[in-house]
Amino acid sequence: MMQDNHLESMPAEPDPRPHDARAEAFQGVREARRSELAEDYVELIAELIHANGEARPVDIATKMGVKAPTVAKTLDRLARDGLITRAKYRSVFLTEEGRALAGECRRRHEIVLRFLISLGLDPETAERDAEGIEHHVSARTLAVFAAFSDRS
Amino acid sequence: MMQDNHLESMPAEPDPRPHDARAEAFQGVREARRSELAEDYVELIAELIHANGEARPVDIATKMGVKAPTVAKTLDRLARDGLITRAKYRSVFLTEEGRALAGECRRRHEIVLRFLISLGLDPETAERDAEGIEHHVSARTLAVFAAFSDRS
DNA sequence: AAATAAAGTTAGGCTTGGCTAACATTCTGC
DNA sequence: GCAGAATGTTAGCCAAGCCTAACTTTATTT
Repeated sequence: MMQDNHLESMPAEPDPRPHDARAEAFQGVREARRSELAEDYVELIAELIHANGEARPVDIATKMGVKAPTVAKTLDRLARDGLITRAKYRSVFLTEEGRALAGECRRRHEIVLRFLISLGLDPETAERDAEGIEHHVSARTLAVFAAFSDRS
Repeated sequence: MMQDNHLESMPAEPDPRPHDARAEAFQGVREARRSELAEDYVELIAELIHANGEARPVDIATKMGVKAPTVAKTLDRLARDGLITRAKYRSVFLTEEGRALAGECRRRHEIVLRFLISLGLDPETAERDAEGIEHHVSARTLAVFAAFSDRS
C-alpha cells in the first residue's frame, strides 16, 4: 500500500544500498554503548586508586549506584577483557591497557565537562550530562569542544 | 589496607551517604539508555510514515542496521508500552503517545544537530554524533544549545 | 581469640537487544 | 491466478546488566 514519496525534508528515500548513513550512525551508537560501562568502570577505578590507594568493589558499587553482585560480574568481564586484574576477596588493579583507557576517558570527560561549563551551564547539570555525552563524542567533535573552551 | 586520603583533586571522599552525586549521574545515564531505543524507533517510524506513507518493518530494519527479527521483537515491546499499534503482516502506526514522543525526539535531535553544525562541524560528523548525544542532553542543556545556535 | 560486622562471592532469575534458521503470509509479474 | 520473490513471524540461542538470597571470607571490636 502506497509507495509514493512526497519528497519532503527528510532523507528517507527508498535507498536500496546496504550502506545507509543512518544505519551506520546507529551501529556506531550501539558500538559506543557496548564500551560505555567498561569505560565508566575503568575511569572510576582509576579515581578510587588515586583517592584511596585502592579500588574496592564496595566503593565501586556505591559510586556506580549498583549492587555488589553486579559489580562482581562486571569486574569479571573487565578482567576477561584485559582491563583489570583481581584476586578473590581483594581489591582491583588496572592493567596497562586499563590505565591507558582510563587516561583517555578522563581526558575526554574533562574536555566535555569544561565545554559544557564554558557554555554557561551550572556544574551539576554539566557533570550529569557529561557523564552521558562523553561516550558519544567523536574525536573530531572533541577537538572542536576543546578549542571552543580554550578560546572562550 | 590503606585508608588514608591524599585529598587530591577528585571528588572521591569516602562519603557514607547513599545519595552519591556520581551514582545519581550513572543512574540517570542508565535510565536514558533504557529509553534510547524506543525513542530512535519512534522517531524513525514517524519519518518513514512522513516520507513513504507507511512504516514497514523491512525499512525500519534497514535504517536501524539490524535484522528483521530484531525489529519484530522491538516493535512488540513498543506496542506493549503503548507507543505503536500493529497488526500481523501489516505496517506500523504510532499511537498518540508515540506521536508525541516522536515530536519531542525530532525537535531535540534537530537542536543538537544544528548546535553541532553551528560549532563548525561537518554535517556527517554532526549527524553521527547527534544520534548518540541527543539522548543524554537535559532540558537545561538543550536550551543552552538552542540559544547558542540562534545567536551564532 | 571469639563474636560480630563488613565485604565479597556464587547461584539463579529477569529483561533487553542482538542473531540464525525455519516457516507463514503477502505481493508481483507473468 | 499462480509461482516465485519479498516481507513478516516464530522459535530458540546468546551476552550484557541488573537484581535478591544465601553463603564465605576478611576485618573489626571487645
